[in-house]
Parts: sequence; C-alpha cells; structure tokens
Amino acid sequence: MSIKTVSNVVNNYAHISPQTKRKVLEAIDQLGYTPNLAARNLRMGKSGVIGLIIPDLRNVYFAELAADVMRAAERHGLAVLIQMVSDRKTETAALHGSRIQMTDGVLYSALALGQEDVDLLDIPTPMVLLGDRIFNGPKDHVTIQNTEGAKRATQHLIETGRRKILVLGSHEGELIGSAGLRLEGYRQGLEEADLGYDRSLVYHAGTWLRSDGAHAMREALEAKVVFDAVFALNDALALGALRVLQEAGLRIPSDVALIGFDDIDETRYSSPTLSTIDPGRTEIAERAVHALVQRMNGKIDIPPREIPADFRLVVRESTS
Amino acid sequence: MSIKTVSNVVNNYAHISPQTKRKVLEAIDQLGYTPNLAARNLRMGKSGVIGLIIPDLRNVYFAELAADVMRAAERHGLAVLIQMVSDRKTETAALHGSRIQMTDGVLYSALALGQEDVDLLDIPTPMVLLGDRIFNGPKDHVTIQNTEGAKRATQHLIETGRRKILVLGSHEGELIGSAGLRLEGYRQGLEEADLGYDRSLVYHAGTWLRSDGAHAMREALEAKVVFDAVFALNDALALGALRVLQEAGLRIPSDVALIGFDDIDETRYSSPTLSTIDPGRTEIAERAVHALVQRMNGKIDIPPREIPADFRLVVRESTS
DNA sequence: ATGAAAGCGCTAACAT
DNA sequence: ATGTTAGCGCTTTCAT
Repeated sequence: MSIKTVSNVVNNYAHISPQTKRKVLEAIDQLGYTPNLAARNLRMGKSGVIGLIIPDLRNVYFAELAADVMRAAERHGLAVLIQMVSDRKTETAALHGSRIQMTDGVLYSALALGQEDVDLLDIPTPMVLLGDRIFNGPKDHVTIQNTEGAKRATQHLIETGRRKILVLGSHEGELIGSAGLRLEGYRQGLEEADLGYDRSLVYHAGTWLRSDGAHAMREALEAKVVFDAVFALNDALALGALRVLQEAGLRIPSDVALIGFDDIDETRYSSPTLSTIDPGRTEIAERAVHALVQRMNGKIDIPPREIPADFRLVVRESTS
Repeated sequence: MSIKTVSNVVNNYAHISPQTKRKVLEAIDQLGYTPNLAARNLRMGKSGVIGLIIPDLRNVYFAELAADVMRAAERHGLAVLIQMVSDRKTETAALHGSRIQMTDGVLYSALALGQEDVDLLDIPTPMVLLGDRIFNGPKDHVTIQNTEGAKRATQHLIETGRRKILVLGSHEGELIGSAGLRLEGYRQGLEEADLGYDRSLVYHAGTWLRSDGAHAMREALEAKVVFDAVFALNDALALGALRVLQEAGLRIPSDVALIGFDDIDETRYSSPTLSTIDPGRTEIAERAVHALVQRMNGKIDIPPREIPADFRLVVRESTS
C-alpha cells in the first residue's frame, strides 16, 4: 500500500473504499503513527498557531484576556503562543523578529509603541490590534469603549445622587490611551448632567496598581477634599482606594460610593463588592480572534476596521 | 553564488571569506530574507517551543507561574505554548493529542489527573511535572516544599509566643496534595515544640477561596474555640479569615497572629499586610525549565528526580 | 572556501 | 479508487 494512506486519514478524502480505509486506520493505530506537524506546516505554509503579544501576565487584566483569547482560538482549532513585551525594544523584536513567522497571525496589544509608530505595524503577518494606544492604524483594531464606559460609570454615580465625584488615575495631558479616554468619558458624563468639571477632584496615578490607588486616595483625604463618590479608572486602583477609605472610617456606599473599571474577578470578592464597568473582555477576545481568522483566510479586500466591544455597567454593593 | 549563503548567515560557519560574507549579508538585507522556521524545524527535528499545560490563567497563581516560565524559557531561547486544561478529558488530550508534538518538551501541572494516572504520563515528549498531585512519577518533578514550609510557618507562630494555633483549610483524610502536606508540616511544627495536636483547632475547607476562609473563621468564632494564632493553608483563606477576625473586633496581630501560604501579590496590600510562606514560584519556574532543557538535550541517563524549590518565611504585619 | 545534492515528512497535482 | 512524483526551504554530508 502506498503513502497515500496519509491523504486518507487526514484529508478524509472522498473516494476511498471502506475496506482500504479500515486497513489504513488499523495500521496507523498499530504503528502508533502520528502525522509530523513540522512537515505538514512546511508543506501547507501554516502552523495553526497564533501569537498573542501582551505586556505581562502578572497583570490580571492581561491574564484574563489571554485566557479568553485561548478559549476563542481553541474554537477555531488554533493554539496560542504568548509573547510578553516590556518596552520598545522587546516590542519591536516581537513584531519583526523571526519567531513571529512561526505563527499564522498575531494579536497585539501595544505597550510602549504608540500612534507615531504605526509604520512598525506594517508586517506581512496578519495582525489585529488590541488596547488603547493605536487607533486607525493599518490593521483591524478591537477596542474597549473607554470613553463611553467611563461616561456610563459617571452617569451611574450621578443617578444615585452623587455630585462631587473624585477621579483616581488620570495621566497628565494624555488624550488617547486608557487614562485619557476614560477621563474624557468622565467629563462628558458630568457635562451631560450639567455638573462642572473640577480639576481639584482629579487625582493622578502614573501606574494603575492597587498601591497607586491607595496612595492617591490618601492624598485626597489628607487634602480634605470634599467628595461623595470615587470613580477609579480601573479596578485595581479602586480596590486600593477602598482599603484606605475603610481605614479612614468612611462607609461605602453610604458615605462614599465607589466604582471601578475592568470587572476583574476580584471585584466580586471584595467587601463590599465593587461596582465596575465590564469592558466586554470575552467579547473582545472573540471578535479579535474572529477578525484575525478572517484576515488569515485571505480577506484582504476590506480596509482596516475599528471594532468596538460592547460594555456593561455592573452594579454591586459599592454603589447601591 | 550558491544556496550555501544560509550555512553562512545562520550557522555562522568558520571558514568563509569576509568578502563573501559581506556580500551575502548585503543580499539578505536587501531582499529582506528571513529563514523559514517551518523548514528549519522540519530539518532539525525541533521547534524551539515548549508547552505549558496548566489549569487556568485566570487563577493568579498560574498566571504568575506562566509569566515566570516564559521569562525562564526566554533565557534559553525558547517560546512557550500555553494550553489550559479543565478536566481529565482535556488533560489527557493535551498530553496525547497531536499538538504536543509541535513542542520540544512540556511543563505539566496536573489538575484532574493524579497519582493513579502516572501511566498516562508515559509519552515520548520530554516532560517536567509541577504541582502537588503527582510525586515520584516517571518524570522529573519540581515542587513546593509544602510540608517544610508549613512547618516553618508554624514554628514562626510558636516563636512569637503563640500556643493555640488554629488551622484553616484542611482536607479530610488527604495525605498528598497541598492540603495534606501542609497540614503535616503544621503537625511537625507543633511536635518539635512539644505542643499537642488538637483536632478541635483544625478547620476544614473544601476549596481555598477567600469566601471559604471567611466561612471557616466564622465557624471557629461561633464555636468559641480559644486560639491566639491562625495558620491558613493558603493566602486566599487567610485574607478571608482576616476580614472576619477584624469584623469580630479582634486585633491583629496583638489578639491573634495570622499567617498564610503562597505569597500572592495581594498579601502586600492587605491591612495589616499578611505574613506568609513564599514558595519560590520564580525558582520553581527556573528549575523546571532548566530540568526540561536538560532532558530535551538528551540527558536521559539519570532517573526521574524530585526537585524541591527553596521556600522563605515572609514576616509582615500580621505576625509582628 | 565554496558548490552540489540528498532528504526531513508531508500534500496535491497528475497519472493510471 | 489508488499510486507516483514533485517540491515546501532548510541543513548537512560529500566533493571540489
């Protein structure tokens, strides 16, 4: 019998006698044969692997995103090769290094590269952008609705009767990027309710860790700023702030309402549980993988798209 | 000029005239040539990729482990293909499916499979085991020193003058597995200090979430058990217990000392900050990758090893 | 110091 | 319905 057995088993080709098929399957089984993926990949020109370039798995947001991406990829029969990057150098290397060509496509959440680096994105590997740093680039982009989500969070606080809403986590002068966009949403929320934007209520935080939230909150308390609600630009900041507010003897939500952004798992377990904006992480992963698969399958006739994910206000104990 | 250019650039072969070399490099640069990894992999019989089979990235412990593994792998020039598993079926598939053969080796932290399934581990792909479910299997195993770490935690509490140490999170009748091993360490710690083992101080918790710690702690308080310290078998349990102790008006550490296990990031941010055992996660990743690389390089003359990671007592506010 | 050629294991076009 | 054969792009002997 010829090497055509392979065409049989794998291709599940149409015209083969059941008899032959059985014999082949038997032989395969008996010999413990497995098709060599490297050879197949070489021949087919694809690997069944997509890359995921992200900052750091130790950041819960990205860990959860990665998990969602893997689930979505699984449904398309794709494996995921994660590559962590930490600065311009590693990021450029991830995009232009040789390893990228062992993937059929790549999902890329920019960290250090930004709008001014779009030229670096011009690589032959199909790519879908994630995150808030590069918009209207040369590739499809699936994104959180930062501004709209933040606006919704702000509106929610206003709807529950709050008027003096502290913001935690701004980035000085940033326009795009999560901080800039979310702060803009906050401003729009205030504006629609005819509330003024008060700069003394805006607290800066360069990074967005729990400790930064605690620090910023402490600053605000020490400055004796008057406020009845806190909008932390992400959940980690909110959780840090929560601790400090409680230590200061403030009751949540009766004295101060608190809302975050991201809907990380921990928001369900804090006490009180934390209201937040669910940015649609799972959906982002699904849409991104879907768009990537389309591009991988040669859909290059349509221009790059901006694909927004649906967000959702999640009301928990900290605001109700 | 011949195809021997490749041997030049990549192999960095010895005897080539600088002139030819330069010409080749120029051509490579000009044509934007990149060696085809699939072809190289086929020819070389290896891919430069290792697999990491773990339960779920949404679990902080595994996300941090994955990050550490990726860093360690990077140092060996290896990429990491993560595969999440959730039950016997997916776990068996990960081990015996075809995808595993696109990796040169695999790191495997068992979830559903256990000691009785060691036969399933008998695959040709080099493998290193992680976790506390399979010991003395057919493969190298890098592991937390559960018993020794728990003993150290117990000793620490005793050293600070505590005598009645409550334990949270035991698993009825379990001998191996994190719960059984850590409880054993607790017993050894007591024994060495000539303190008796008091079953009424041992509280069960099937899962190890924050809410379980809170629940068990409440039980103990309601039972009016007398204790001056709590050893929670992991940090999440400890954080849950912490909240309940504080709600009950107990001061930590003056009334009750509290220690956990795992050194998750959050232990640095709770108030008070939580003493714990750092199980050496980073080191586990490094040793595991190192052992795997050895096996991948054909070191098969030595029998499977049990490789313990160094642990470390981390004293924070909750015990000092 | 460089070139020629075989072959890794597979798929697909073509022939029978 | 099944067999033959030509590469995919690389590395590696062997020859020059």
